[in-house]
Amino acid sequence: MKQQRNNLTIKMLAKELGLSVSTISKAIRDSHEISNETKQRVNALVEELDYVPNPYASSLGSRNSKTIGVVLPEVTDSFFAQAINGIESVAQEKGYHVLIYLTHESFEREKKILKDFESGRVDGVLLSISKETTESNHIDALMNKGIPLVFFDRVLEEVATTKITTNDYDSAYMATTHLIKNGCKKILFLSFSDSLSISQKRLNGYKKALLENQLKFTDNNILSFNNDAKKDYLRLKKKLQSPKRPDAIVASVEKLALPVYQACEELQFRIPDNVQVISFSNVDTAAFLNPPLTTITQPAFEMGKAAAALLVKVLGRKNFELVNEEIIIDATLVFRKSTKG
Amino acid sequence: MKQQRNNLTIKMLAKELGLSVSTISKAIRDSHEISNETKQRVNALVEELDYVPNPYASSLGSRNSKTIGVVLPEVTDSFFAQAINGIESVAQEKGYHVLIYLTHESFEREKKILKDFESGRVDGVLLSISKETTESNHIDALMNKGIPLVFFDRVLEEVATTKITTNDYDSAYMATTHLIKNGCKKILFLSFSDSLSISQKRLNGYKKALLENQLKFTDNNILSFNNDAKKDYLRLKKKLQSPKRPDAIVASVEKLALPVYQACEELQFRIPDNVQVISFSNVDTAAFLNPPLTTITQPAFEMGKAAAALLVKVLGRKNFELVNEEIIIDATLVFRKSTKG
DNA sequence: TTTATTTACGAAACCGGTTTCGTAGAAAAC
DNA sequence: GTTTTCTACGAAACCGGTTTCGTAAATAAA
Repeated sequence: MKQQRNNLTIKMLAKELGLSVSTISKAIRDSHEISNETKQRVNALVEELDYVPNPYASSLGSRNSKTIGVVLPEVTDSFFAQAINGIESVAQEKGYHVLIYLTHESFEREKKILKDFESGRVDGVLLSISKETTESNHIDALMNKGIPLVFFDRVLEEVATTKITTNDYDSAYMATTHLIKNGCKKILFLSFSDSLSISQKRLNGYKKALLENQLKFTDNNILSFNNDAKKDYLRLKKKLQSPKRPDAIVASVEKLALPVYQACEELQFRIPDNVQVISFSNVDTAAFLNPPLTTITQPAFEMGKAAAALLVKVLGRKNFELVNEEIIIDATLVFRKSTKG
Repeated sequence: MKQQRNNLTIKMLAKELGLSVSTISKAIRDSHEISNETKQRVNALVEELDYVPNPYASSLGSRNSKTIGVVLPEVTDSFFAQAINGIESVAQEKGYHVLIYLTHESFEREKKILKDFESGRVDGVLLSISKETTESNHIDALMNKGIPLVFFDRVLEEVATTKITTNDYDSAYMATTHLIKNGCKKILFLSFSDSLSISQKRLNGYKKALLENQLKFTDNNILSFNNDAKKDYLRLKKKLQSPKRPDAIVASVEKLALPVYQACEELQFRIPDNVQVISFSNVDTAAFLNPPLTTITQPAFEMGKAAAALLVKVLGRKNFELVNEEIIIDATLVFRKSTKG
């Protein structure tokens, strides 16, 4: 049953109806050059024979694939999962197909994937860069081939294209301010990357809040989860046990909240009494954690949707260029029991 | 910069090297008909000119696309997200591309997607059916076109192909037995589908445990989350308030655990004192919920990986058929504080 | 030495559509 | 009534590879 040839082709339809191949092709795509009568005849046969055009032949001839490539660091993260959901919703609606690629935070993989895209496999791409990514040659090369690319969430600012982001700076600022108002003076910032703009912005928002409140910022205020997860965890634990231990923690990304809860449990620390905790997070269990986690929740679905909608729009128009701008969709700060107040 | 033509083609490489198009094509694919010397010359030029073959031309000519289609109900579910991860890991390793489609539990969408696959867009497919799916014509039609398909998790038993599943029956049985041993006598089963085999198996495992312990099963023991989420939630709440309210709950799918926690919170019920709770779930926050949730955790990554590996293997061999069998990878029962004992 | 293989490559058909261009006949404009 | 413009369609080139098949030269077998 495998490797069946003789699939129905446009040629066979043509013979069947006594029309030419080009007429069938145009009729199927509802070209204005074809009379309604003929279109109906063609469609009737298509329906009857259950004909599905070969997408690769179409793509080859028309030089577009109705496919978008989605490149992201990982998928087991609520933010990205929800973003995919948003992307898929517009893809499905607009008749696009979505190819998914995971970089697992590897710059090399990201390069390979984008390199492959230069082949014309996708009409456009949606990218959230890996945390190792600091330069844009691979992206520029792709865009120079005429393939539109829009960033979402994790962007590279120097690339001249549209970027869909959240108000990272402001939301981190607000979150930190909230902690300070709650009386916190030694707030630890958990970073997951030193280079990612998203990370820097969140850090800067955090710093601004400190500054505005006469709290000083030193290297001691920041803990980077860059390397081995276990080692990072131990460093966190040590930090929590040190004399100058923090009275609050801002986790700059979803996956850093869990180690905090874990460490507090092991150390018998109570949240929020001993440490208040706030995290960027899209997990839907946040409200039922022990204690419920105060989160900065990004509009993941909307961001994915916006990015995809924009890309599809560009792909639709003939000469519609992606402007170099940042579209910011605000995150929501949800106060729960892991912080006081 | 858009719509650039004049991409590097194999023809140009041929001219450059004074070789024929077919020689280049073969050299690139490392054909045995080409001498090492020539291969090196070709590869050198490919490298130098940064040539990437057009995948659609290749697919058209070779009738295979190195692409697998992954069809699943949703992505914002830890199980599916992890499964994608597993799938992607083998795809990346074996040089396959993965097209993702979400059915959102709609049979119609599932049919449309599989119908599209009949075009030859994908070499093979990985499917986890929607909860509305009860018949297999669309799947049979696809497989009759010679496109291999393997199920994972949510399968349709009557389709003769390989199915990767977990030990749904046994794990539900064990979980329920655990509750009974803890003294529970009125255990409520939260179902999310009446038709899905996965759901039925879990239900049957649950029933078996009841039977073995002289507990009777009536319609009252089961609550279906089939319709409107809010209405279902209210029914759950009502159930918890009724005179014969349950002393334990088995949630047959990840997303049903949250409503339970929510309801208990609103009703001021304490878990596990008033109700013990156990749920099929892959969420990584389970250990930090309030209280920590006892889970039946499926090997999602491994299942995705196994399904993809099998599919890719079939696609590699010339005449390797998918046998009609069920490959079961056991779930893990993780006891936490939401159940006693 | 002659014949049979093997090796390495090219020509051309092919994959299944799309696109360009040409044109007969009908309709519209002059 | 003649010229111009549409309308509706077909022929053929094309998209960029792959595959089949044929063959000259090199090598092995007889």
